Amino acid sequence: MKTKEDVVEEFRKQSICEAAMRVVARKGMKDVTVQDIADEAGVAKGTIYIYFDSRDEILSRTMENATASLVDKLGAACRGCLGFRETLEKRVRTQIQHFDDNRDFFRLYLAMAEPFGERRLKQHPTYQTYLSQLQRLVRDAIARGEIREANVERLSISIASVIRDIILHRMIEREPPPLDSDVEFAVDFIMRGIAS
Amino acid sequence: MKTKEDVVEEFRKQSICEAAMRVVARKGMKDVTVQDIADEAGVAKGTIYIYFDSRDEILSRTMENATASLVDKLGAACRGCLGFRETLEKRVRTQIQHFDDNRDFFRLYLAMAEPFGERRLKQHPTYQTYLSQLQRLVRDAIARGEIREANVERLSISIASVIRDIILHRMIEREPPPLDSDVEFAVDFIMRGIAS
Amino acid sequence: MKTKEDVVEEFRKQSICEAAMRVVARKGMKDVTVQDIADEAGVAKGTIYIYFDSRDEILSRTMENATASLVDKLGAACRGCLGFRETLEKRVRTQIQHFDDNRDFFRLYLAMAEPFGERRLKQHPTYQTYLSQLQRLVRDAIARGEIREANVERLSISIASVIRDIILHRMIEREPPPLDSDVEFAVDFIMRGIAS
Amino acid sequence: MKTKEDVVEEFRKQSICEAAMRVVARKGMKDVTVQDIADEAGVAKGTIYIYFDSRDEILSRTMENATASLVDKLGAACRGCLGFRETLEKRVRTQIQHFDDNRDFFRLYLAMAEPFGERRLKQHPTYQTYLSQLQRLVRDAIARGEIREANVERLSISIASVIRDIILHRMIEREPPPLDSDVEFAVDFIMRGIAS
DNA sequence: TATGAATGAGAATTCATTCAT
DNA sequence: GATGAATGAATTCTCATTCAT
Repeated sequence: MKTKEDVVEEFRKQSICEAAMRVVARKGMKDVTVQDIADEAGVAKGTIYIYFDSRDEILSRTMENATASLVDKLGAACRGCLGFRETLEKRVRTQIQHFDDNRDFFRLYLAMAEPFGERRLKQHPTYQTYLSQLQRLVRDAIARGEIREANVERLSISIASVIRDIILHRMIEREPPPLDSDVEFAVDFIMRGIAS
Repeated sequence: MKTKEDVVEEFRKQSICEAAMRVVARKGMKDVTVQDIADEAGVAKGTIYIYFDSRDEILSRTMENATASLVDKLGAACRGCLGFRETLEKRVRTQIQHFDDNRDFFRLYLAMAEPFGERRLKQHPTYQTYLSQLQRLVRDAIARGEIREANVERLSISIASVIRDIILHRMIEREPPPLDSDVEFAVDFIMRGIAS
Repeated sequence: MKTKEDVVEEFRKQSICEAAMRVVARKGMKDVTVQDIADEAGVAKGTIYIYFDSRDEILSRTMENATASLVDKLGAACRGCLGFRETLEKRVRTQIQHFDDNRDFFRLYLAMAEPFGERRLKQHPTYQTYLSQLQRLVRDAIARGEIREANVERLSISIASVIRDIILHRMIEREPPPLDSDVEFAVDFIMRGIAS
Repeated sequence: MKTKEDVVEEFRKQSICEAAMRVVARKGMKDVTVQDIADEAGVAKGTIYIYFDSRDEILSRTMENATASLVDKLGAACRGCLGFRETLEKRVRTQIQHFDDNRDFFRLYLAMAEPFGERRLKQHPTYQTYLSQLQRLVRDAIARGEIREANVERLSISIASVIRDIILHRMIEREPPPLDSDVEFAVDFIMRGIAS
């Protein structure tokens, strides 16, 4: 059972992670100092070390929190969707929207993706959760005959990569195309490929 | 005309970049120090600064060299290819092979992609070259009716992202599938999407 | 109102400046490293940077402190003096005494004077204060007819230079003449020149 | 007897010193690198070390040359002067003129004057020569009754300091007063002091 | 002799982490 | 628990000096 102390501790950790996210978004992961995070969180630097063992642990935990929230949102969004295409469209839209709304987090998300960094997204537990979710959808869709038979992992990776890079380019573009347009493009690309 | 000095200088720069690549591969871009590079290259730290103005310039130049060599290889590989599909297949195969052979470079390639890092692949001149090459192919293929009409940039981004992430996963996997299998998968995914 | 923190901070800065002064006295301004100052102050190098932004700021601040204290002392010494000659004598005596007592500071004072160095005494705010003080005295004395009419700035410069160089030679001499003797000489030289 | 080699060596040293003077004038003494001097002299860095043992030796030798030339000029200028006042005026004029014409050298001269630097003007042989010259003049003038009895060294120091600081201020001023005006001021100050 | 590439000790500065209050 | 001053290892970059050619 959770004691009051546990709750307080959890709350503190959460605050610090939220602060970390805002700072990472502003300065990029490698330029964030522990002092930056402490300032943003409104606590002393020493306090940080009561709740986390190291700078790395803060960032890692921050990622987890952030990704988990996206994963939840995606799960919720697709409850009630019928076919794979509908589900996919919902997910793509939700994910693009999420990042359009949280550019901060996207910088973190990408920083995480630094694939051979100490903390690699690809091997990061919450990225795994994201990928598992997708793999389950793919597997089911194959079973239902909506998707052709192929390596489930490769399919999921590919789907994820297309969505991610389209979002990335939206971020870079000064005036990205309307949401609908990119959602449609992504779903089309994923479903039908490029062949005419 | 190149004097002997120019040749020597070029050779030195090349050696240092090669050393840099190996070290980046080992430690990740952000953790590489100038001393690491010097040690790997077997020269003194000061020597590095004879040939490069700053740590950043070394890394930047290293990227350029590495990417340029891949772009050349891809260009050469597709000379004589007839349709888009054949070209794509050739490119995918060449690219996967290249990274299977140069795991070091792949880490660098990915480090470059750190999208909001100081040196962003997306904005890096040689990445642009890579993308332009792809865009030209796509545009021509659309003109020939081999690819359906769609935003050329989005198409290219998506194609590139699929290839990249498949390679990335090959790198992570202890025993990646045979080359042919991934080439076939990628080409299929890109051409036909996932629909059955 | 000053909080306790402000007081502590001020005290630390003062300690570091005092350490800096001793080290400059020993090694000369250009050869002083931040490490030297830290060692002399008995703190870690990093600590220095809590209180000062850069090596230059330490040295600059050290100068200011030191010169300001001399300027104050000179101002105080001459309160109540009647004619210019009396004032001059008081100032010369006070200044020579001050440097006889603070040989450390004299080296700093001279290092400051390095005229084309990054921090030039001639342009340094506290040197300007010193010179202004002198100029005011000269101007008043001219108005009272105690000093002949002449360019006030040139007069002040010349007076200052004579005092300074006599002190400088006292510093170099193993056994300088008694204080009174040099005071008398300087005042005489300034008032009557060398003519018989 | 001087062999041809000696002459060549002397010539090389001279060239390097002249280059050094120009560079010191431009960048200030502490910012001059051996490479700067080599570039200015049009020789390789290594060549410098054939003729000088260290950076310090170059600078020291440069000072000596430069000061010696001033001392010679002053000696020559006063040949044939009759009284002390005439001699003094000639010297002051010559010295101001010399520095007006050689601002480069003045920066060097001042850099030398850094009194407790490794190479102190005050103890530097050629500065001693300059001072001795002045002391001889003063002593003779006292003997002839043109100057009042006083410590010869102190008198010389004071005279030198006044001349030096007036020149220094000319250097700093954007539009210094006409030569004659400063010559007259300096001679008057030295001869009669400031009293009315 | 002349060269200039190579060296490496050392400089200023930053920042994760510790610990006395 | 909370604080933030203190620490010092680590980093980038400079430059006097050496030495093989």
